[in-house]
Amino acid sequence: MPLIARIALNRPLRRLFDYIIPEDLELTPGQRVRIPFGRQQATGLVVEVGVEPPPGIKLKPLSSAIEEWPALPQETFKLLSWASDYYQHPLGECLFTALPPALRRGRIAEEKTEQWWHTRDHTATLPAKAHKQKALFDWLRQHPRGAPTKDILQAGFSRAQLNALREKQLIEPILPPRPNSLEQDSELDARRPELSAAQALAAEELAVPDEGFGVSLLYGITGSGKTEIYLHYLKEHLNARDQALVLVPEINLTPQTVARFQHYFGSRIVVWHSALNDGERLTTWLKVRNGEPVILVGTRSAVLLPFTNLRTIIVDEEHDSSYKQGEGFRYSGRDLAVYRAHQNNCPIILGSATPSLESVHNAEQAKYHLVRLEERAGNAAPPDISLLDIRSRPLEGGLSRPALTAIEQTLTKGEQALVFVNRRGFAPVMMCFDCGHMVECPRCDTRLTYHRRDRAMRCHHCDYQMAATEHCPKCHSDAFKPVGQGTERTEDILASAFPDTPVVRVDRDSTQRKGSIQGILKQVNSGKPCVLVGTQMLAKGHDFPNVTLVVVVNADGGLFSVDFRAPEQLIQTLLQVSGRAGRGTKPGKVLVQTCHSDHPLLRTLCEGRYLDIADQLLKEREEGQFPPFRAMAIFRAEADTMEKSLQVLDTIKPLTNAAGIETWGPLPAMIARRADKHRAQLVLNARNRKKLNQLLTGICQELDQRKLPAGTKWMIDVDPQETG
DNA sequence: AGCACGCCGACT
DNA sequence: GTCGGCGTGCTC
Repeated sequence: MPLIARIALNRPLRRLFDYIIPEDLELTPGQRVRIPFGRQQATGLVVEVGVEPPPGIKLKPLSSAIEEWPALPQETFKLLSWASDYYQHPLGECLFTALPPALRRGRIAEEKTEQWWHTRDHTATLPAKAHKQKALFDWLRQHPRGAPTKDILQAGFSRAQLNALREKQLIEPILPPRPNSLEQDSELDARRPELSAAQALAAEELAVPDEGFGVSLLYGITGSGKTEIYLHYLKEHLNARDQALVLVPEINLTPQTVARFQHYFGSRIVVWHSALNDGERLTTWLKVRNGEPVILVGTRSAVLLPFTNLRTIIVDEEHDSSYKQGEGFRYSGRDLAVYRAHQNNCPIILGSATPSLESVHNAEQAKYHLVRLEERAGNAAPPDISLLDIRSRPLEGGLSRPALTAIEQTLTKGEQALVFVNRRGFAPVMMCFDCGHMVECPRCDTRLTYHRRDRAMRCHHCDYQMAATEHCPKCHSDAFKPVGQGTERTEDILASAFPDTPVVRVDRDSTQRKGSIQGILKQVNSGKPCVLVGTQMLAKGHDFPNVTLVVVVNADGGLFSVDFRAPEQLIQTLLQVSGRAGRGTKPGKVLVQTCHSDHPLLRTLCEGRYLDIADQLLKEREEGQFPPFRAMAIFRAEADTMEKSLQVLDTIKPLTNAAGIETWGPLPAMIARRADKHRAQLVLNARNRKKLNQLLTGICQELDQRKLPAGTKWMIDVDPQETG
């Protein structure tokens, strides 16, 4: 009786495939194998060994094991299996997201070792006319441990010179020196961040590795110095052999952040983010898989890396919505991090100045240990926030007279101002004042944003763009004008209002060029008076010591949204952007322009502390029966017509009929058509998470068996971030 | 997801 | 008369 292996493939299939294991092979779960699949060869991952063969199917033997060891170690494998069930995403696709692209495609898990070179004969002399070769030879002589090709080329030498010296046997290729990871660098070891009394007190309260699993919610107001605490914590509690994971939002993973970690931990720091190429991904993945004692600083997907000796996890800005993947395998990096800490019986720190309501709730339920740090580092005072009612006030580029005056006063004092506009481009819409026509995207239910700099009108929801026109495309009137505020327009107004002061715009458009943000930060950090104009990008994590004024152009966007998370997100953004003011020795002031200065949410923003606001919002969530008091999942459908999308969800709806589960919809999505797909959704709201999960599993099974109309697609989003 | 099989329009 | 469009069905 041959042994059978159950194999997962990197395909959107909610099923596994069984294969006969050749006699001389021994397999364990998590191992990569090569299998015949249909009439192609595929890469698979072993899920189970020794299963009952399914009746009535002729099994094929699998071709080979790619490695003898499991690419996914047990713990990572279990994490992903759990996530596959929790998020209702096909196991194969979940497992494969934890492999670097090279290994997904079935390549051998070998690192291409770098070629190093060193001199053979130190005393050799070269012909006098071979200047360049002599220079390289001398250069290499100064590197007694040798140097990699990459560095040699970077130093300005050529491959030809390298080859010439090799021909003459003056230099030779060597293996790269093995980094001794346990090597103690006493200088590094002596570097410890200095903590203020308040920081030290907070640090003392954090759960430590010896106590096993424990979640600490580090509530540290903006500018309180949470990063110092992380660094201090790792210094104190991480042993030389341990691995640690530090999750950060993509936008916070700047060279400065990394340099800060490297200052204290040197080469133990490795990074993981979307800009890595396949080679870098493989190298880092292998380091982690080999159990090297790395401290990995990375974005969302870093939580899926194959750590074998993970002893500490930190999630910075844990409230950040970018921790939730918005498509495909829709996992939450933060939530998986908590699961992983539990699995590893190790501590996890969730840090934020504006923790998510979920985490605040967990702290109130005593599931998390709340650690407060309500004092800014240094002598900085918390910013003073006030509302500026702009009803019936004339605006210039969205800015009211008092706001402009405040900016002017700030600049005169030799300080910097930051203006927050939540939209890039010049204006969110172009409108004809004769016929009322507004330019829409032909593929989406959205308006085109006017980008004056590029003389273009663009859709921010698909890749559509067209040349900007001077006349209305419909009636050819020249009363065709931009309406509303974007960063470009505010930048222009500020530039003409303050002609002697640099105005710097920071948004996705102005920072596209690699490294351009570094230049901007350099200018700001010079401390000279300037005005920063920008989107969300400016709100996150930056430290601008000389910014003393923050102006929020319009806070009203999130006040009346249908999304139940909108109030939470509005408060978080406003507090985060406010936190950029007054981080140095001078106090900061925040002006929030609004047409609803009597709105209770905005009032509490000025008076209350975040935790009080969070409590208030949690009460509203409880009354409205929303998460975290309920478990939520959304079925999303898309098709070439809205009818089909709704029809798909209509067939699903009866299946959701169960005790303790409420269903809303199906309804068209907030942006009903996006890139020519018509989208609809069906919201499930459950008292009991486990019951919801079981119900979803059943529905998926049922749907896999049914034939759905052509051109339709459905998907599940568990713990959705966007309910629009 | 791939990839093949399968029935209807514009070409050597 | 063929090449090829993408509709639907299967992969242990």
